[in-house]
Amino acid sequence: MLVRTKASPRPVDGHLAALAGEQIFCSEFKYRKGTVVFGEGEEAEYVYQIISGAVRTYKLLPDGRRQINSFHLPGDLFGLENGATHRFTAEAVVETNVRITGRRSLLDTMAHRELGAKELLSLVTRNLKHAENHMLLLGRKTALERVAAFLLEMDERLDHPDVMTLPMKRRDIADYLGLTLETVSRTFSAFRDEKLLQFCGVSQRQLVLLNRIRLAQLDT
Amino acid sequence: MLVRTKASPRPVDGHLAALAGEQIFCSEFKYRKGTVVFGEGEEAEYVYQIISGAVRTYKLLPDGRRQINSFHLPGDLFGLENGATHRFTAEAVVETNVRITGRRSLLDTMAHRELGAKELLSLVTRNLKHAENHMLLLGRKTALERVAAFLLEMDERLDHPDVMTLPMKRRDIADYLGLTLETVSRTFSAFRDEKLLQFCGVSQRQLVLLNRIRLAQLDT
DNA sequence: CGTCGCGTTGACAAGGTTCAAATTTGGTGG
DNA sequence: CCACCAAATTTGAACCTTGTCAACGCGACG
Repeated sequence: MLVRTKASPRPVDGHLAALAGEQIFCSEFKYRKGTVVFGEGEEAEYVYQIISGAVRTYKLLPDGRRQINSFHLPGDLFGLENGATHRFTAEAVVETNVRITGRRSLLDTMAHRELGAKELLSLVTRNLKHAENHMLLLGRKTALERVAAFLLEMDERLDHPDVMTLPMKRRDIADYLGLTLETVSRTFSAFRDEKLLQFCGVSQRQLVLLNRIRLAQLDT
Repeated sequence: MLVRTKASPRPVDGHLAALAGEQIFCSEFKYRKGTVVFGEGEEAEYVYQIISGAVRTYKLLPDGRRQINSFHLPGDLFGLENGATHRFTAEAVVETNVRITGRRSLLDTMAHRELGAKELLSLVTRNLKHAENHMLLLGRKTALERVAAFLLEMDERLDHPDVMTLPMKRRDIADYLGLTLETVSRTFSAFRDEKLLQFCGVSQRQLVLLNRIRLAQLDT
């Protein structure tokens, strides 16, 4: 499960520059829907924080199979690497605004502040925690459980909105959950038929969770 | 894919105490086969480095389904948490000797040395990298590809021995790869029939890789 | 010698994928 | 604003990989 980021009191959730005591230069940038922020293997020069929109980070197999590691929503940081290159690709799911700062300037600034080092570590650890939970999902959960978990994760990260607007399409969800888009669609339909959720408006990307408790039970 | 640790020149691979400049007190401890090093949810007081043996770290679902995040072999560090508690359970796969140091003493010492912070970060990042690769395996690879990847991972981490001795049983491998033990066993047999490997001695835990190249192709 | 843990193998079931087609949605240009 | 087309989503049916259940083999050990 991912950690909520909106309106969180923890320091690491704040403005990127705040991490290093407002000493870093941050520029802003806009990515159009579907464009690549950085590619796997590219040099890791910058660190990113999402202002608005959504980003998917993923790995590809040679034959095109794709595994999405995570979706990044407003407030989330991503792209920080320890080595020189990115280990995965990042793409904008929808039009996305990000704050950018040089990796070097961030790390250098960190090195002079004990507090910063701790926060930086906690940042990476958060990604690790998500990865561990996701391995459990991918390795051991059924399609039903995966989709229920996904809905609850998004619900939490979007702060339990009345109407949840998913930025990503079925294919993205499938590649995140280790399923096919057909299975995801069918499971959504099954949940709708069981009155666990309902679609809102004309788009299938807007939905209302009608029974979070039951969904949580389904997740196991 | 995990990073080899034996005889590596990188500073982070060395003795645990070296990380903080030999200033920490390290004690040693032995765990018998199958015993718990620490449990999920327990307070994270210590950091561990394996001297000999092997440790599995895993998460459980309420109904008993298990996902092994990783196997730790000699030289590997594990158990470092950012929060106060462990996010998973660690158990000795075989009789295992570990070096132990207090988490606090490690982190405190780190805080005074810029170098240490960087190495610590790289340590966590290494786990993250493994997790990312494992998500790709769990989410998108076939049973054949998973087992091939497992064999190659173990081969590399054990430094390409002529005869590979697996410390873990089939059930552990299955829970690591998101398969059942029967599927693992069948795939091993299939590889043996195709002369990609052969079993050694009476135990099925000792084997020889006969065609690493072909295995790498199977992994995709 | 019997039991127990571990591994292998077979037969069958099932969850999920694949392939195909229908339906809906969103964007674009007239 | 509406028509039209491409993309996204849903739905159906057949198929297949993997899981499930069960039997068996083998060595270790009391």
